Amino acid sequence: MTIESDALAPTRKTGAALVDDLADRIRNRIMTGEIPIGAQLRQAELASDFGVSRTPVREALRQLQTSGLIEVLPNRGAVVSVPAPWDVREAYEVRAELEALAAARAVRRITRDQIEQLRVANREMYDYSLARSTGTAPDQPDHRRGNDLFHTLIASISGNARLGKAINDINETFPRNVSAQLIVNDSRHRDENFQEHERILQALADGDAERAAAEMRQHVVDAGEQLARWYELRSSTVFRGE
Amino acid sequence: MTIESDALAPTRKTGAALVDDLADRIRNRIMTGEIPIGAQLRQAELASDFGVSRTPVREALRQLQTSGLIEVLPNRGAVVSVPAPWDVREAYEVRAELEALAAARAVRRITRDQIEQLRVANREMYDYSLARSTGTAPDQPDHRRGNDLFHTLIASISGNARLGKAINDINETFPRNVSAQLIVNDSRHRDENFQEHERILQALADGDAERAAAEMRQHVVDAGEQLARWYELRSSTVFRGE
DNA sequence: GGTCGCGCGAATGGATCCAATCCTAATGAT
DNA sequence: ATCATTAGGATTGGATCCATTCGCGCGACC
Repeated sequence: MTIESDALAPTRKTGAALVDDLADRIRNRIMTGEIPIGAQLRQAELASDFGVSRTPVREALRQLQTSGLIEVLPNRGAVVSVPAPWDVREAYEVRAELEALAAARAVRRITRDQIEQLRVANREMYDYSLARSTGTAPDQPDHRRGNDLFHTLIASISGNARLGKAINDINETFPRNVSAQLIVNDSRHRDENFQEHERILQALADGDAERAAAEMRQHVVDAGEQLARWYELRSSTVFRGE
Repeated sequence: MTIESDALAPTRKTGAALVDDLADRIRNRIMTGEIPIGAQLRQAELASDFGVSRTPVREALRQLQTSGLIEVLPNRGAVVSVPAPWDVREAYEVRAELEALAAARAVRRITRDQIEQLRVANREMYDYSLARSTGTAPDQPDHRRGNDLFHTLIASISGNARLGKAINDINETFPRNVSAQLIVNDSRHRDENFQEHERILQALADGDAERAAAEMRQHVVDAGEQLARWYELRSSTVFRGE
């Protein structure tokens, strides 16, 4: 009778696996905007949400703290970090260099199929963003990752795991829903994003490492500038609103 | 009577400050080789060493785990990671790109005084390594950091805090005493290291960002190759020894 | 009426507790 | 003698406990 239920409830995760899982889930909540920037994170609430005690939750929060996604104030709990515009610019300058390296390395390893795959993904993302902006498509969380996928794929094709990790470490600092909304809401950003991706793909297809790196670097710097501007705007309106 | 002792024993660190401090101390033990590669880390032992309970120690260990310096095996404790040669090469390729960026950026911000300071530091480090190798100087832990100081200073002069953090994240993955010993023990590495530093400084002094970046990139890749070779050699001798 | 102070509730954070797991070594069977 | 088995000790890891601290509101005093 209840024997099969063991398969559905496999041995509970413990140790590092559990803590990493908790950190992932909390990070996702922040990345999707479910927990907004500046919001408080209560240990007891998270613990009961995930059905564990506060101990592993605290360890997960520490991980998010060292990555910079949240800030832990002494005896006053954790809040989701509010990125400063200058920090966004600095971070994206570093990310630009890393992704440029990834693109340059990917030139020697990428296959025709992968390029085609990226082209399709890029166009699908564009169409979806367009549909979203005109309100003809619902918000599908899976598709919000389209933009990330493009960059993640190139990083993984580069064949350097450390490189992917370094890029990821930087990305995990900034909630993703903000960048995604920029593409949906602003037609110029959307078009630029699409075309910059196309240019990167063309350079990859041409086997031109130099150009692929340059295009990627420019693309990431541009995206960072847009993001920094958004945070600038946000801070000024928030202060006015109070 | 015992009132003054309060000043000597100020309010005990708590929270993030305590955990970060513990992580620093454990990391130092590994970096200096006091805890060698592959050794086990016992929570109870560390806790009693530092006069705290196992709870904050575990949080510190998790931080070191996410940085990759240690590996935590389920229910079997933590061991200091043994870097794989290919991982060293990958990591140093990324580090090379980041430090190249730092050098390029530093060109526009570095002062004559800072260049002179780096020149002196570089020469002092060379003299010290030479004296160490001939046995005429004792092992002074403070001076072992000379090499790091060179790179850390340039990263900080670059003015991009994120960049410094990214470089640091990679460096914290590999015990430092190994790299230091390479310079002390092998005269060719020592000379190359000194001269590559000189070339970087010359490019900085000339205000040539392009060349500074190229020299730095080459220097870091070279150092990574030496380190990777050392780990290759080590793994083969260790297996033979068993 | 405003401000300072006291106290209570809530939340954090280190210490402790206990179940589960792993390692080791001693015992027993082949 | 070798190998499988199994108790016992040691260690990890989540849950719980309790001291400390923060925040907020009520009340007293100026």
